[in-house]
Amino acid sequence: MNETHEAPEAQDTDQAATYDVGAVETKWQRVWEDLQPFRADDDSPREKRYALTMFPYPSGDLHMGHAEVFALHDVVARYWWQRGYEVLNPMGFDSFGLPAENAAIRNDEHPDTYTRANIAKSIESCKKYAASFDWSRTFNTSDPTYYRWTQWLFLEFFKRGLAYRKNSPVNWCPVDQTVLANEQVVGGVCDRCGAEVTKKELTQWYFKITDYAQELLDGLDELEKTWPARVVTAQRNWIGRSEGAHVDFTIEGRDEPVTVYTTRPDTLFGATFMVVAADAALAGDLVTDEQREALEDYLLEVRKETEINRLSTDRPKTGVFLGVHATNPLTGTHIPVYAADYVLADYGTGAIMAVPGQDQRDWEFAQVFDLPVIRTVQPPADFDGDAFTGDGPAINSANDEIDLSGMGVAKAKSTTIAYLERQGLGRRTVNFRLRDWLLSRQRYWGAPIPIIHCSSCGEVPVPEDQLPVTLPMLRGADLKPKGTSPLGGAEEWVNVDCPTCGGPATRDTDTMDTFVDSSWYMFRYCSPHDDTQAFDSAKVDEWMPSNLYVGGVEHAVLHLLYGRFFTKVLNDMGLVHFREPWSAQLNQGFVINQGKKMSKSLGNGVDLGDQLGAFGVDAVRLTLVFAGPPEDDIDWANMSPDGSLRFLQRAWRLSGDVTSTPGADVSAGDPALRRTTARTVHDAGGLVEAYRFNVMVARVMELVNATRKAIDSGCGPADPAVREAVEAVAILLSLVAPYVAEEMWEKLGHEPTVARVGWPVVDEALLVEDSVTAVVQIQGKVRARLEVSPDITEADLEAAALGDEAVVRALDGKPVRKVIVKAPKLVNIVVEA
RNA sequence: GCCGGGUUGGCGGAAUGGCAGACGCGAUGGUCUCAAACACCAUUGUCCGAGAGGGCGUGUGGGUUCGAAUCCCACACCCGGCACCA
Repeated sequence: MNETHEAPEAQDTDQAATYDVGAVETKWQRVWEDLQPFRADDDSPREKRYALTMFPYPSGDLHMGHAEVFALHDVVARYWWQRGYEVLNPMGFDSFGLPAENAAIRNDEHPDTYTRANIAKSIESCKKYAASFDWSRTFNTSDPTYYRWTQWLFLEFFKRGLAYRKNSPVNWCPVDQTVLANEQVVGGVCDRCGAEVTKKELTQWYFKITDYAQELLDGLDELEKTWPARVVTAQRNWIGRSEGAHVDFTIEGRDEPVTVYTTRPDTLFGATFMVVAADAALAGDLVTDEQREALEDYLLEVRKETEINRLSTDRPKTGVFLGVHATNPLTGTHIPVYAADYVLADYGTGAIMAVPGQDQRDWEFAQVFDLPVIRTVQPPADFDGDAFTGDGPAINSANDEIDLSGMGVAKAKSTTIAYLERQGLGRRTVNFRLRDWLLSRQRYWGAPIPIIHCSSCGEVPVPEDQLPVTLPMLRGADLKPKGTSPLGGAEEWVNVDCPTCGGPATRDTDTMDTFVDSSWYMFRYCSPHDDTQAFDSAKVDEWMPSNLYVGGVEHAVLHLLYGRFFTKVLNDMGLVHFREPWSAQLNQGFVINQGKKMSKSLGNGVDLGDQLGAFGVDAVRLTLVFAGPPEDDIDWANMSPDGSLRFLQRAWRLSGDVTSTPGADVSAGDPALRRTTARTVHDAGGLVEAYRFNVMVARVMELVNATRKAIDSGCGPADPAVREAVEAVAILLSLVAPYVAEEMWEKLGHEPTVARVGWPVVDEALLVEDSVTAVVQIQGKVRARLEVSPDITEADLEAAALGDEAVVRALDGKPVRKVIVKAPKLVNIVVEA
């Protein structure tokens, strides 16, 4: 039974014949290796398309998640090839990162050993999985030929003032022993290892992504049309634009005013105290000598709090009086200045005007410290809360020069800002939640930061002709995290001559966040082997922006924001000629099992290799594509890969039944089957373009069913319409199930590869039905169906409907009030109720 | 709290103003077989009915419309993002 492909005559009559999945996979993998059907040609005259999928971290072999994303992505890439585009569909590896480093410590080896082994395994699995990647363009970010250019880009950013060092409290992961970017702290814990993140004062490198905050936000308006809503929303929330004002407060005994940021300048009359972030330098500047000790005690308390506790909003308010007073610029009142941890040092100016009447947090603080509350917005009569944050008429808001009384919040805001600007006391301001991107990491397996620190010259860039700064050879225990970078231990590597003055100097010992590596990899694929530049701008112009980016939604505010930022900088540098790298995006869901995320601790993991062994590559791919809309999660427990395999066997069996010869004239073939084929091919294209792959598969299943019926009880296997239908099935299936499609194509008497034969040509005339079913409704309920000509007139259709026996019976003599006719599909008869 | 997405048979899902449940899974009955597997055929939202046929039905309640799963309003629940961000 398993050798059917070697005895075709025997099975042609056997309805239960099956093909040997394993043998077919081995056979075609070899053929494709020879043919290389998916090499992207830079010089092709065809229109170009760039299908990109997020490159994986090589943590081991491929798993179910990769299987899903590659299957979905491949439908589009293969579809584009069939439609005649030149398709760039590259794959590489994001190979710097912690797991390799941890494995190296465990196994007393170099991280590269682990990395290379996993990459080799993954490539082999991708090939078996029949993903249509162009392997001639592959690269790894941990290769010096790649990270040389990562370093070059860092230096370009540095030269433009977009990479800088500052001392600041940073997120510290006590387990991974490294700092983390804001984006990598989720709910107060490290998004990699789950440890509670603490704060640490360190001098670190940052990218000035905040310079691009407004543009990163504005760009989303256009991307919204082609990107998933959840990603656009997540980025908008993350950038967090707010509009308000800076207001200057004079401080007793100090020349410099303190500027606060507020979104509610209309409430300035109600500002009864001021709060400065306890950990901001400003707090230390303002505090009086009498209060200095109290502030320092308070700071110690604050630093003990974990990030998780600090984020909790129901925590009682704490703070300490700084011993100084500020002057409310509108009321002239002297208001006390406090330090508290509910004000953040790195948002706004690190200082706020507190308006307890209109802000719940300020209200709570005022209760604890017994501070006065002045309402400046009249709450509704039935209001029984604390602070009133809603809209309403201004009260208690007038002095000799300005009177807001009765104004709504919006009017009161603009009036106050105008006044402050006239008086030089403040100005309209836009503020962002987005912080600069902290890129230093105190770990080994990353791209070294190409800076040399010289006591007389400062931060000196490594000269371009000395790039790459390669990693010193460290292994095993040398890599153990000890709170400072392992690179610091390689003394010969660290100590160098200053490139500027020649004096003794040291290399920067931190490495870059691996998200730097992945922020520009999409450009590198356009000229992956160019050793003279990061990428060839002319080739990038040919291929980019990428037409589709498929990947996980977990990167909504990390990689996807960083990559957009890099593109904008590269555009400002004149290296690329667009400002968004990814025109369209598709996020696949997760593959889960029994309602839960797969995990080792739950023991509910599904091994991809086991599934491929049991059902074959095609059936697993088909199952993942057919499961539902691509962005939905797939619960593998609800799936039936054996059902998918049954369908593929059924489809394959058709190819053995066809008896007409290749190239037979189809024009005289069975018209009904020809119409079904034409309609299916026509609709399938639109469905793929709308990412509705599951429905596309359903339509192919219907075509297979119709063809089976035609062979067994219709026009018979010799009708050329049957050949036309089965050839269409093979081509459509080549997007999802490449092995069986190839096998069918061969059985139909053609040369490989079906993957590049082109989309089936549809005779437009066949898309016009010769009769349609018109539905007759009475009061919106279906009472009869009529077979009518598609070009029937409305009058004829109405007459036919009203004359129909079933309709007459259902009307039961009731008077007809109105008849709605939508020829040729529908008639709705409205009768007296 | 603010922002976004969702809720359709036993299950995954189709239908985006016009036949609710395409396609598939599962289930039940049958054909083939010594038997099973495979394959094939039939049935499969629910209620009433022998049947023909009919009633009800897309989270809940209202509305718009000749006609609503689809559009509008309110509510409930689920998922995701942001959150002591002033």
